Amino acid sequence: MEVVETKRSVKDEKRVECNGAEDEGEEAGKIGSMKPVQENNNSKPSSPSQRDSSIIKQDDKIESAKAEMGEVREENERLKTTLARIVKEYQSLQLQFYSIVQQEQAKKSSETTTTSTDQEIEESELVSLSLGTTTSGQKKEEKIVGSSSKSKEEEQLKEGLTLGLDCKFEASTSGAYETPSNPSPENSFEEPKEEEVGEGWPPSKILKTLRSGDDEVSQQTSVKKARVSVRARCDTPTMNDGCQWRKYGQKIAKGNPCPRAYYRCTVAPGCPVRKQVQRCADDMSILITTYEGNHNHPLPVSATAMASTTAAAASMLMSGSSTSQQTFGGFGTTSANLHGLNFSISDNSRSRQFYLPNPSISPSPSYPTITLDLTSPPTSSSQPSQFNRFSSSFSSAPRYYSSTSFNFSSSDSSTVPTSWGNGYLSYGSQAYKPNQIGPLNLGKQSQEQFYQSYLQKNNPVPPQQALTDSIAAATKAITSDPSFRSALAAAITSIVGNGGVHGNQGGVENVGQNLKWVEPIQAIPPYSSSSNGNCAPSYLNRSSSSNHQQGNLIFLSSSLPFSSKSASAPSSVDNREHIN
DNA sequence: CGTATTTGACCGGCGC
DNA sequence: GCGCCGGTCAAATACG
Repeated sequence: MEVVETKRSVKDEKRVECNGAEDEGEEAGKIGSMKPVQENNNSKPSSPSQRDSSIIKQDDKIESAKAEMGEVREENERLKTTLARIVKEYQSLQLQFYSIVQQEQAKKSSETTTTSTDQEIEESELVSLSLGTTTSGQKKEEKIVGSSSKSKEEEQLKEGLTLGLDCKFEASTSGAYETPSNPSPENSFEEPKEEEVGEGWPPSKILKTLRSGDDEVSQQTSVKKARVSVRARCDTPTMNDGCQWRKYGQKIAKGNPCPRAYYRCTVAPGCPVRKQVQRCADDMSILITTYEGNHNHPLPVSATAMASTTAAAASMLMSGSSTSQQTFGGFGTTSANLHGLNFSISDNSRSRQFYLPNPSISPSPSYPTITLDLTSPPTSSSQPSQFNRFSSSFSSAPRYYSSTSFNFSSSDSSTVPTSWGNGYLSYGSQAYKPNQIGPLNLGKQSQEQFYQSYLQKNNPVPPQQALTDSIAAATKAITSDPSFRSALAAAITSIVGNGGVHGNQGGVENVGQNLKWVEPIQAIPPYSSSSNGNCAPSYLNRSSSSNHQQGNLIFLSSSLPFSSKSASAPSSVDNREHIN
């Protein structure tokens, strides 16, 4: 019943979009409608009496279409240019980061009494530690060196290097979902955070629990799994995120007339991942999907994007909130705008206060939660094309729920959207929040070696303030972390697709379907969601391969054969054939 | 008949 | 201690 309504509404929206509505996200419709125009022009015979007028009209249409295409191309070129600039900035910042890290490391090695073994471990984990990541297999080792890490943290604190450098995230949270070494799914997600809290910057709630100064036991009991809440406009009962879910419960939450559905991942028998799906009470078109846990199994390609995004967001959450504790006096909140994808990180004790407009979906206060707002800003753009919408979503001020959002830089949070949005990733800008991205890093040894060797040759950059470190850390994370790339790609793609979500359901699907990814195609069979009437944000299906893609953001510059056709519930994954 | 969904019961955490 | 509430379980039901 709901599905039927949903489909109808989708079609209605799509029809409106294709008719040239000014809403964002109609680019797909426009582009999709361009071809027919041209084709019609070529093949459609006209009666002699109407030929002239019709030809003129068609010429006009063609001209307008060409003009739009030109605009699109220009936009595309701009995107390319900006992307290139971003990459350059990444690299330069990476170098800075490694310079600083190396100096820090040298300082630590001279000041601490760690054993050579520990030093080796930390050396190998340097980047991971710095960026708040670690592999599951490394966690135990980190525990071993925990004492030294704490002492280092203290030093960093004194030095003001509050980077959340010791936040730890296992690789699986960054998209490497194969965690054979850690069969315990619960632990796979909880442990790193517990460690992180214990060794890193505890959230404010943890601080409360530390009254008597304490130990990891109390911390572990007080910290629960992070959650990632995804807000997206979706008329369907659930979002098709590529995973298989089985509904195991439904509740009417207080304060929201819409029932909250509980799903469990059924891709693997023991997968601990669960999600809650609930419609926003304020805006029924917004579907709030809250993910909890970490997949302990390989994910289908179609699911890696969302998983990576949520894992990245969770990583951001943990590092951001924890870092903020130290840096900004306990603001356990972080928000960032990833090109219009709003990341709102909330400390568990504050989550209800600012970032979730609907408290009924708000998770337990014990759960730190990050919200990925995939709903486009309501009045973000008046530009007609989806390309413009795409870019405008970068520059438009996103909707922030956090009024006291933590900002890693010295700038006020209010500046974040602008700085962050302008030119996509303004890493040099003060508003960049690298610490949120840092944890996404998986730590590529090869890259580390490269940078370390590079730094051995070039070590000119002195340690700077936390911001610099953070930027560098984030840069490293971004460039070295495939999952982040995937997540970023997913996020960006989501923006493209979100236009469709916002105003064009068919568009979102097709937008993503037609994006050409320059990444290897995984031979993972598609998973069809068990949920009916899934909203299928294309980015979820498209931004796959979190583990081994390089530069999959190339899609930005790829041809964008948006098509408004084929709106008939396309499979979320069967479009991988279009890749390349 | 097997699987997925529904839905009331149950449990634990939390606030009063 | 009690009640509220969120989350989960599991029997009943629906569906293919």
